[in-house]
Amino acid sequence: MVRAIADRIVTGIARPGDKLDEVSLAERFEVSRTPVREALRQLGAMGLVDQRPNRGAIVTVVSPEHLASMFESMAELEAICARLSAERMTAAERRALETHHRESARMVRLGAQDEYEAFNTDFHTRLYQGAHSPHITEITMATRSRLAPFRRAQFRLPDRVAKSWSEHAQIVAAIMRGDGAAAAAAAKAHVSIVSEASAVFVSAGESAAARNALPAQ
Amino acid sequence: MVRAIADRIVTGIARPGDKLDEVSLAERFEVSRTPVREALRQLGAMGLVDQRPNRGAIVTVVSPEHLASMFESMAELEAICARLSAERMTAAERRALETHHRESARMVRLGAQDEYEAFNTDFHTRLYQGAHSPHITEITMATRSRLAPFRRAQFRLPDRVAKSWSEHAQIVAAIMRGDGAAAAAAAKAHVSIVSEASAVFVSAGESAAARNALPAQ
DNA sequence: GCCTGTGCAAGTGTATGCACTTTGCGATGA
DNA sequence: TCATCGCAAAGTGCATACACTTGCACAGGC
Repeated sequence: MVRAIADRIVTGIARPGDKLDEVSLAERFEVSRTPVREALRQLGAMGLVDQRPNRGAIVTVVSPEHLASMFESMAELEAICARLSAERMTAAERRALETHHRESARMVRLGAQDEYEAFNTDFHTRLYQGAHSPHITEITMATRSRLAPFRRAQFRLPDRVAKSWSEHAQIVAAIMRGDGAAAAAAAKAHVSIVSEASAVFVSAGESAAARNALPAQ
Repeated sequence: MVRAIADRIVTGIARPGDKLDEVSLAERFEVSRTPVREALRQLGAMGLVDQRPNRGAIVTVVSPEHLASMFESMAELEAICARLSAERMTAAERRALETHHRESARMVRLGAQDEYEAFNTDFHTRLYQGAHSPHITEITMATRSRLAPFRRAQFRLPDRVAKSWSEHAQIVAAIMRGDGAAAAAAAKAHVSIVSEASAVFVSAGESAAARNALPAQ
């Protein structure tokens, strides 16, 4: 239930600013309002939706400043994960990371954006888990979820896939030689670039939200 | 409602492992089960309580490994906040931080643990907000909340208050001269010490939880 | 013509009832 | 004596009903 609504937000079906009507959602998922309400409360605690007392919930609309702050957090968190991964990953994890990264090169050559996106998500998840610190993994993945709606279109930018892959390569290289500082720097730079690539689409997303605010929907 | 239950957890009235019975809580706060359920869902999303399907909620009982991970995250997050504070705090914020820190010296001389604890919380909050990055502030404060139950008794250790103050002094000094790296290092060391100071009480807390598991409560 | 007050509608907040899952205890069998 | 099955009680999951808040529209007065 939570997953279902969260997916609609994270995948962009429900856009920032959209009203999340309890009865509509209840009808759509063919349950009563109660589970919907509880799901919305959870999503509210996660920060994905914004609850206004007696006025319902909307998909969290973040200001450009807050979005920048989330990307900044993401860069810092990824840097920590990369550093800890370089220091703590087991030999098996390092091998798996490198193999996985090599395999994704095929996606780059083919220009397969969607497939590469899945590889990309998996790559970063390995980084988070390689830190061997459950709570850091947790807050990093939570932040990623909140950023997901704003990051989707980044691979549409020309050459973004190829550049992303080469940035990954730097991170992998640093981890393989156990250089935590280099891994952290590479990861931070990587996310910062994603931030800039995504910022291009923010204004587009905002005007869409503005459209939704019009009477005609 | 959420605040009320969270307070019982954060202040240690409800201890890790305690069952959070919906009907009991509903009677205690003189409301029906529905708002209690929703509050528990939110607390579950925050990580303060652990929800088991069809088996109710308990105050999250963290393994020593997970606790260590949370303290580690805290150290990293505080380091980030300290670094950003050193780089970004306004002149007014710096002045206020220094003044506040000086005033707390009185608490140290008097050995007033409880008052110092309030000052301490305020001090760290200033650090988080000085980073001028709403999301970093948010996740840092969330992590602090989750650690609160395990950190309460740290100031009972001999000289901990005085040492804490001098550690704060180092952080303040680094921030005043805009030295981000030094501020980060000092903050990280400070939290690491808190981690060790608190670890002493973890076993005590665990045996208390074990007692609660006994039929006699 | 504009502003203000009242009424209505939409939708949230809470209470309560019922069904279902789980767990503990007891009984029966090997 | 121990294990397994069954039953009962406790408690959660969901549905529904009702009260209350809020926003908007329309009408009346200034």
